[in-house]
Amino acid sequence: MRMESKLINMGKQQNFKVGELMPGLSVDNVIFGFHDNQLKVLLLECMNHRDWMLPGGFVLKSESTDAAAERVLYDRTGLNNVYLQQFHVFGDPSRSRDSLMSSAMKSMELPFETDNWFKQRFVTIGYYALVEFEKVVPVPDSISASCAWHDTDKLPRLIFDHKDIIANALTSMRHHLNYQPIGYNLLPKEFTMKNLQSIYETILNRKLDRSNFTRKMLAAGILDKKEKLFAGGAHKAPYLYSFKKKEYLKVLKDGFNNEF
Amino acid sequence: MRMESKLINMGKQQNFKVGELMPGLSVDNVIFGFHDNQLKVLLLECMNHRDWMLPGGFVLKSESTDAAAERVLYDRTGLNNVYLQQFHVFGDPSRSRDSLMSSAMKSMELPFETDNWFKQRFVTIGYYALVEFEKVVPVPDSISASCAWHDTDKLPRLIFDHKDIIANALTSMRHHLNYQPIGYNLLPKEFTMKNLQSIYETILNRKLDRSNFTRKMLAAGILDKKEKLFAGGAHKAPYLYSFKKKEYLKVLKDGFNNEF
DNA sequence: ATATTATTGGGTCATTATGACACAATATTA
DNA sequence: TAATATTGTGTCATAATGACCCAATAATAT
Repeated sequence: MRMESKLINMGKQQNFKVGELMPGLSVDNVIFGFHDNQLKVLLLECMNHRDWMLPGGFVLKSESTDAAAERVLYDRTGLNNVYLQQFHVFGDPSRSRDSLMSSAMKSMELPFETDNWFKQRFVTIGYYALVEFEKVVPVPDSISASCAWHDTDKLPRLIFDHKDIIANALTSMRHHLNYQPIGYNLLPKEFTMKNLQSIYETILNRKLDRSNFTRKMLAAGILDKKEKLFAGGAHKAPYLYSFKKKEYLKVLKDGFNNEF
Repeated sequence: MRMESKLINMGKQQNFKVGELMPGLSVDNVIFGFHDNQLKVLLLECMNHRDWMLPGGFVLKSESTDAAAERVLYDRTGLNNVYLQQFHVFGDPSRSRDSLMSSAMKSMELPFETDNWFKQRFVTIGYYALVEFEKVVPVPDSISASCAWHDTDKLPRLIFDHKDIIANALTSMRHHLNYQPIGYNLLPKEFTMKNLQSIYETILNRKLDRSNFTRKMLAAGILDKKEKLFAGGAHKAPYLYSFKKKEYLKVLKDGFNNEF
């Protein structure tokens, strides 16, 4: 069988001939969602039911790397048109060194015939996505046991350098916070100020003063205060807010906290 | 001749067998220097003496992408251990679409036998480097007519999407300014406050108030004021400054203008 | 020799932003 | 009905910022 016509089984929508793929190049998505005032990341469970991995895939010779990341995102979440941002390339050959590789292959319990393809050295492009938690229906691929959300601060054991990739995604988001607002892509239409503050606190990894946070967010002029209050929670009912899309996009473009 | 043993002639230190390279993956360096209070970028002149291109190269199967970028930088500048930062992946297949590709091939006047290698679709990783202008001895590679500095605001015609790559590098630097100081890697040991301000103005693309800029830089506590004055210029002689390395690195690590 | 001129070092000052609190209002639970 | 946690809003001292101003100075022009 010629190498180029060999099939790589990567799930329902992902049976590719090797000849159609960019060799040694992959994308890995760090998909963030927000639930219970906690930042979550979507992971795939390996067939050994112990290790987990990031949703990833290969780049078709005919598609852009962005499109490859969008395809992977769609296959795992059913979502299209979400915030998806390339953040770092992981290009160290040691990331797929033999020891890691064979243990990862074991975790994944991949069929023998995919060996040669998977065992090559991969450079992977990290993307992070911000999605609305409620809208996601997690779908495992054919080499995974399950697909589920995990708290970013209570991650399970991960294959390869996927733990580093997630940490790097968080750092990149932290930097992006310096010049753009966030939340539009993570929160439902209506949300409380506490919801928004929790996102910032998770990404910045520190507590913020509630009063000062509210003042600053309102000063940015991107929030619409609803008269409807959030019912059901314990204690005083907070206001609900929504983003003013036009103003949000303007601030995204012109910068949030531009200094100097 | 087997494909894997074919030689790609890319300059004195760059004769690689195709089989030793990551297929379809390259690095391109945007090398910034500072001279005459202007930000400059190092470019290679194509053999047609009209188009220019970024110094770039291929990634060896055995080396990290970072190492590939360092190798390219060393070959063109003779410099090692400089600030080199990956900033974006350019992964759209249309960037190497036929029309662009063949015109670029013409510009470069590449020998026929390299066609098949060069004509494949490339994903390129953009790196930007900050180097000390005076220390650089620009060295063209074997497929270039010359290697020279150009003002970032007066760029010549460039092949492929290299103009976009430079613009993107500047934007990325602008964002990095938000959380780290700059200048240590661009300026000689001793420099004037005006030198430093010019760098910031170029990267931020706007004028800054001289007095306020001085106040802010001094407040950061990373500058050492020399008693020696800069002689030779017209008008009043300014003080010379140098960076306090330890403090500079601390600010680089902890953040310059961290907000919230 | 002296005036001119561009540039530099060092300020002022009003305004805004920030960080650290305070306190009353309120919705659930005890 | 009281206790409690949470929220909306306000205060206030301090820090940072933006927009100026002015005297000192070194080369150049006269």
